[in-house]
Amino acid sequence: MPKVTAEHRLARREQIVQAALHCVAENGFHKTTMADVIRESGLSAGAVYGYFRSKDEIIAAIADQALSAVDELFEGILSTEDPLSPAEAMRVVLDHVVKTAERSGGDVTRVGLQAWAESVHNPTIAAVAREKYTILRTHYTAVARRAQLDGTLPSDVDPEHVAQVLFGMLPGFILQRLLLGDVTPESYTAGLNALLGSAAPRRP
Amino acid sequence: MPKVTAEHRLARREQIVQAALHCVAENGFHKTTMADVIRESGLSAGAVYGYFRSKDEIIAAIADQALSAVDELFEGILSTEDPLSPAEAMRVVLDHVVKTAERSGGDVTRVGLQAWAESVHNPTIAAVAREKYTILRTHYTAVARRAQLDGTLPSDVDPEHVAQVLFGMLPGFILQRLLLGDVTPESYTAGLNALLGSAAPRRP
Amino acid sequence: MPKVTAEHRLARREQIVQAALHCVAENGFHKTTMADVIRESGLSAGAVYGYFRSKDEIIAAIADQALSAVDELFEGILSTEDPLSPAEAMRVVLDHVVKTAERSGGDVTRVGLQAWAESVHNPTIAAVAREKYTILRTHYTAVARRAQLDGTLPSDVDPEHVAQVLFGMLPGFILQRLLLGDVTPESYTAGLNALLGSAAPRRP
Amino acid sequence: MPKVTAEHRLARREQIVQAALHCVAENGFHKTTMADVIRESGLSAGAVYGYFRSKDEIIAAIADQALSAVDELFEGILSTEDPLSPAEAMRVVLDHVVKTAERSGGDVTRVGLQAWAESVHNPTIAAVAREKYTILRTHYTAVARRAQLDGTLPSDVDPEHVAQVLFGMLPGFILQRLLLGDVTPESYTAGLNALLGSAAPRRP
DNA sequence: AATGAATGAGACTTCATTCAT
DNA sequence: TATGAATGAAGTCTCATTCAT
Repeated sequence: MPKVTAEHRLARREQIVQAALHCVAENGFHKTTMADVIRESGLSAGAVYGYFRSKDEIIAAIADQALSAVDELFEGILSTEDPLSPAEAMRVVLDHVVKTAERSGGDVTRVGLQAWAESVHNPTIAAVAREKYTILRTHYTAVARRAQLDGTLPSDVDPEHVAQVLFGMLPGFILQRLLLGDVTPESYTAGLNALLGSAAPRRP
Repeated sequence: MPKVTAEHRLARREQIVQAALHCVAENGFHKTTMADVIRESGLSAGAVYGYFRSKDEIIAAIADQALSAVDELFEGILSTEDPLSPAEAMRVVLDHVVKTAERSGGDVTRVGLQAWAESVHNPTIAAVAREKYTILRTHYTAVARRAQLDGTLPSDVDPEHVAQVLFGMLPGFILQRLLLGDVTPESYTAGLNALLGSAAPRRP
Repeated sequence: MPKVTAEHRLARREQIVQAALHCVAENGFHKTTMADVIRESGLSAGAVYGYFRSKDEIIAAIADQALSAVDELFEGILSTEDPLSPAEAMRVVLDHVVKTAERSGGDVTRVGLQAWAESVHNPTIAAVAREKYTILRTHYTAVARRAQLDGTLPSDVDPEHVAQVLFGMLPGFILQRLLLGDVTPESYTAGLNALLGSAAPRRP
Repeated sequence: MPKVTAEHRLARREQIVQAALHCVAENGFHKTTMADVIRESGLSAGAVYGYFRSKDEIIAAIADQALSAVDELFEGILSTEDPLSPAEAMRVVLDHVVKTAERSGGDVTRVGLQAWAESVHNPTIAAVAREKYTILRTHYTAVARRAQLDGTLPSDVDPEHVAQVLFGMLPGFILQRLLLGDVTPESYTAGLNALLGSAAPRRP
């Protein structure tokens, strides 16, 4: 019975998180009421509170999920033998972002956006965001380091700074996609490639 | 009392907007109560509602202000004779962002972040955001076009796509600054310059 | 100056009462705000409060006016040499009610209706209503007495009781006119006449 | 818990309506606050709003109840074999009105009076009032028709017009009872009988 | 464990009235 | 006297959370 119960508990939690994710993607953290989540999850109020102590705990759970969504991918990318160039990495990530966003059950990038806003005054979410994004940016640092080894990136620059810029392109992509709706992985990669190839020839 | 009133009304509205901005920068749109804004503004409830019809109207006003903050600058930049390069534009803008953010009375970038999140489910703010950011991005399109004329950017790329990427670096900067706190205009510009100078020599 | 001022004061009070009457006929006592009255009167808040101490005082003034509207007429009717029969009195009064109600500036019967409702829990208006309606009903007592002298009404009945019924037809007429809109002085008088002529011949 | 719930819900609604009726009979619709109803009902704010969506909905419910109070009776009267004469009908109805008004829990005639006033500017209540009073007046039309068949009422008169007058006596009775306090079913019936028997013998 | 009715603090907003100019 | 901006008490309603069944 313990194992069944443990699985059961996880399944229920997941059910609630999915319901909440759906609601929050639609209406944000604050316009989403517990009544919404309860209705959407198909459970009762008491049941939901049996799995999460509070609304904040549910919010933290979905924020975690939304903020982790991109990171999963990098485990795969980095584990490949062939190191990716900045442009390749960007392309792969953006494709993944779009694919993930379009999954049924609610656009996680919308939820991520809520999490960014929330992290400004919610220490719990801020901590999660810092943790996830530090890890994520570290992947870009690795990308930068490899490019320096390749010689495609000057070696006298701090790879952390390059990572800041590369990682920093993601929020811009996500925001423009949600707000203006006219960016695509293709358009963005094209723009990036133009910039990467924009400089005068490297000094020998 | 006509003359007094016109100025007075504007001053009062500004007073309320400043109070609200301060509160929202601190606590976000939803944790900011009208009671907070009323207290912070030093006015009475009735007075505040004499200038704004609802909390939503106040939120729209500060969202507008926060979303416009960067754009003001560009009027100045673009009016100069000397067109700026992408890197120069980025440097100037980031300096401005930081300076604006550090102004007393509340970090507008925090408010901007709230506005991004809100625009997902608030049509009024979404409209403002779209308007402001379309204009802002257009400035970057101009920067890209000039770089193409200079020959520092390939001429066979859509300058809109370049603008997507350049403009798209701002949210990333703002988000990292608020969340991780370790990006500066210097570090970001260094990373960007490294990327700009990273490609193989242009094909002749 | 005193006389001019006195006239002026009265004119202003009348201006305010008319404005209030108009608003109340439209929206009732409670949905009518002082702001409505102030706007409709064309005066300023301060000015209005210079002529009436409170909203209740204005309400009392228009209630008085509305409750007196029918009574004015009776002075005329009763002062005639020729006493009216119940049916004649009813016809004259109903015509007057309709004519008064249709005067521009707000249907006084609507205001009267508000006054009835208000008098249930507003002692001031209750007192006014009692006073006005006692006088009004007394006129019907006179009508009944004359009919008894005529022999058109049994002499062994208390004329007060007849007056209750005759006077009591007015609220019913007013209410049906406002609510159902299908009663007219003609239809009502026809129905009344049928009832008056309905009985078997008087026992000798 | 289905069965319990269905009954329970109705009982709770009734509990709230009774509380509201009591308050409104005392203070009218507008001086009655939700806090009053909540206190009087013995429930919490949330509970009350679980059964009614708004104060207006509660008002509509008690207006409905008050406006229906007289009508219930007629079902009984009309279903009797023996058709009632106008005078008999009036006597029965007035007795019922007084008995209903004196029931503990708030005088419904006071609430009816509020409903009349409210219907002038509240379409929902106006619709209910029109519906209920149209039905109620139709009963009087039936009374008039029977009297015409009896020969106690001229057959050349529109029974609708007679119904207008007969039905129209009720508001007058109710209003005088509340306002002046000196009418009784006895006095009113006496006055009515005097009028009914007042005419000269019918022309042959 | 599950249910969902009940709780009640607190949010937003209105509006009669005042008072400095 | 006149103005109308300002006041702030009070009203309606929501919603995260609990607990008897």
